[in-house]
Amino acid sequence: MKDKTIKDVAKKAGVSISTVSRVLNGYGNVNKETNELVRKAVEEVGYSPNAIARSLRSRSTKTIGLIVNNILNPIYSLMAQAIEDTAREYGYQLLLCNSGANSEYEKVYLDGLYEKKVDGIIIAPTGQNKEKINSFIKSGIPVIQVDRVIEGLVADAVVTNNRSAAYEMVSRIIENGYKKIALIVGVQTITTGMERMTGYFSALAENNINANSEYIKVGHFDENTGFDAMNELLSLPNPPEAVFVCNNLMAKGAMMAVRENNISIPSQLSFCMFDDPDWAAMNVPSITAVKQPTYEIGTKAAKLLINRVNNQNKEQKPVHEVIDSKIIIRDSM
Amino acid sequence: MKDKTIKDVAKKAGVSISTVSRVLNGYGNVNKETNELVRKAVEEVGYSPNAIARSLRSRSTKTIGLIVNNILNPIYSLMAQAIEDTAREYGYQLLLCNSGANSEYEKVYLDGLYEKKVDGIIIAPTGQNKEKINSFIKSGIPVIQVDRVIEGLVADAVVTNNRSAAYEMVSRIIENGYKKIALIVGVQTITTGMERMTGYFSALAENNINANSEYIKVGHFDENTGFDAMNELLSLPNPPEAVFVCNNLMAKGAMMAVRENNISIPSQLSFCMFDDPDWAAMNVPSITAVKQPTYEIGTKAAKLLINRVNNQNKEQKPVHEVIDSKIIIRDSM
DNA sequence: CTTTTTCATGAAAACATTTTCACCAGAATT
DNA sequence: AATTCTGGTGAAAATGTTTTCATGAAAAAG
Repeated sequence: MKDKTIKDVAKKAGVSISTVSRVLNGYGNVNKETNELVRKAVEEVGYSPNAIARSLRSRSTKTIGLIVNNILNPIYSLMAQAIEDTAREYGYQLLLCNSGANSEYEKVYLDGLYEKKVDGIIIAPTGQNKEKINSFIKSGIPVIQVDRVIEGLVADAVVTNNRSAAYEMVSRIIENGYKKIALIVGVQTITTGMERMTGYFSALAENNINANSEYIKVGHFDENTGFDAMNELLSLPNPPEAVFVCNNLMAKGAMMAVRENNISIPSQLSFCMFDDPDWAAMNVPSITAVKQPTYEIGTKAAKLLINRVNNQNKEQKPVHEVIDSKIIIRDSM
Repeated sequence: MKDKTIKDVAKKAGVSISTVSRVLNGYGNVNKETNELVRKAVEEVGYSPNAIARSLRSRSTKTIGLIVNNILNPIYSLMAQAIEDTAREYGYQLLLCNSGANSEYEKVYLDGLYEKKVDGIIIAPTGQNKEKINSFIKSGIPVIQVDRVIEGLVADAVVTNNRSAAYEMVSRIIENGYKKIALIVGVQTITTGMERMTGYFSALAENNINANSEYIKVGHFDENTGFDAMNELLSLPNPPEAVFVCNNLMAKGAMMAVRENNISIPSQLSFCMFDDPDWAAMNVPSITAVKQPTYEIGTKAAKLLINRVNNQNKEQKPVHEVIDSKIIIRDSM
């Protein structure tokens, strides 16, 4: 069952392989009748091109690598869908990598993608491998960072307005009359964690509210952190009246803790969150949330990448695109 | 910035490229000192192998294709994660394709994967491309079907016990004293839809309950169908007392409809579902659900595939693995 | 009528590997 | 002492394309 090659087609059509290649790629000049002949031969012989061979010679794989933390996080699965949709539109395929926010895995994946000669990479970077990523870019493989921005990484970025969205959200909480506002947020080494926290502080400062360090919980952007942090907050002698949880995984854990403590929302605690997963709208009460333009971020990132791939405009300075989140007011505030 | 090749390494080490290749692949016999020399040269020259060239010659890409309906459906994202995890473990990478349950897209993806010379394919098949898939298998590309089984597709399969799980679930509903039990289910052309419905009927029959065709809603496995179906059920002159919704997307839509109609669960309506997404446990009341062993299905499928790839045991008849779902009793029943 | 373009094609190089084959030296076996 | 084997190596073939270069014929331009 050996695959038919361009050679078999050439023999069948009685022409050279160069001519077949020309027909297949719409290259150069080729006689109308010869064209017909070749196309018929392709059909008869049941030819399917070998993308590997093509890639080797043409130095283009029509493949892009995507490295995300966790495909289970709806933020990333939606982003993956967006990227896949646009990739397909432009004839690219997607190599999916789940780094688990682990920089060692990330490194392995990066090397793998490099060896596979992907045309470009979209990554939610951990920040630990920036020299490697920079060297990729220098060597001609464009890279787009999504979700967050790493200092010193000379790659395009597509992110949301973390700081101002958080600022806006916390301002709304304050408008509603709350002063004792807690924050549950992720690591401060990545921009999402840092900027969302900065937004929180700005809003407090703007309204002359002193930040209470007991109300600020910093950990990982995951369910456990959210659960533990909320439990700690609720067991404070002077617990907060409102809480802003800075991503959907943390919020899920936090909500569990709220439930276990039989705290009623919003009467006993006002609850807001970053991200807008399915359950936020379905929860009783429905939860006020900062909805990221995740699909748009993915689309934008993919288009940016493909542009870089095609134009080889390596000279151009990296651009940082910011797409605004939207605050969805619901019943939890 | 041209990539370094095996040739550069050979020159640096003062040996032939065959020797370098041997060292890199742990092939054949090579002198201890030469080995050292080559390794040092690899390091010094900053060599990174070109997987494309390697694949062309060795006829193995260490890549597997995954075609799912919708990466947003937590069933598929979890499965993707499982597959990716095991793939990585065995040194394979994952080419992700979102068919959108559209057989035309599926076809395009299949052709794409074939051209890219993936070592194998895992697919939640639409059923419209079975000749093509069969021809892949015949030509030596192993294929594993997940989630569902297509009649006449000679590929291994990994699925859950749809029929008996549904049977069990509906039996429980009946045990709780309900007789007027509705079913919201997807298309009957794929096994998930068919088997879950069959389970429902068996349970009714077993308990001498006549099936009421008004209570049976068949549509697509999506949110809209769930929403519409539930609205129709609730507006019946003689509405059901219980409903079994056959996947998570439909259930989400159905739950929306329940909410809009101000129906109280479980006092006015007993609500059970297939699949166990985040929101099922968080819902108030929490929802009784059939939890599929999704991660295990993915792992199993990946291992099965990799086995096929390595052993080239094309002779072996396809196996159908069934992994049992678990019913999680919660408050909605 | 010559010279230059343009069209149409084929031969062969190039892409970066793996793998087969051949070779030789030295060790082991007869 | 002749032979077989074995460890170590390099040359070259092979993988299936794209692309460059060369060539000849026909058409256009002078």
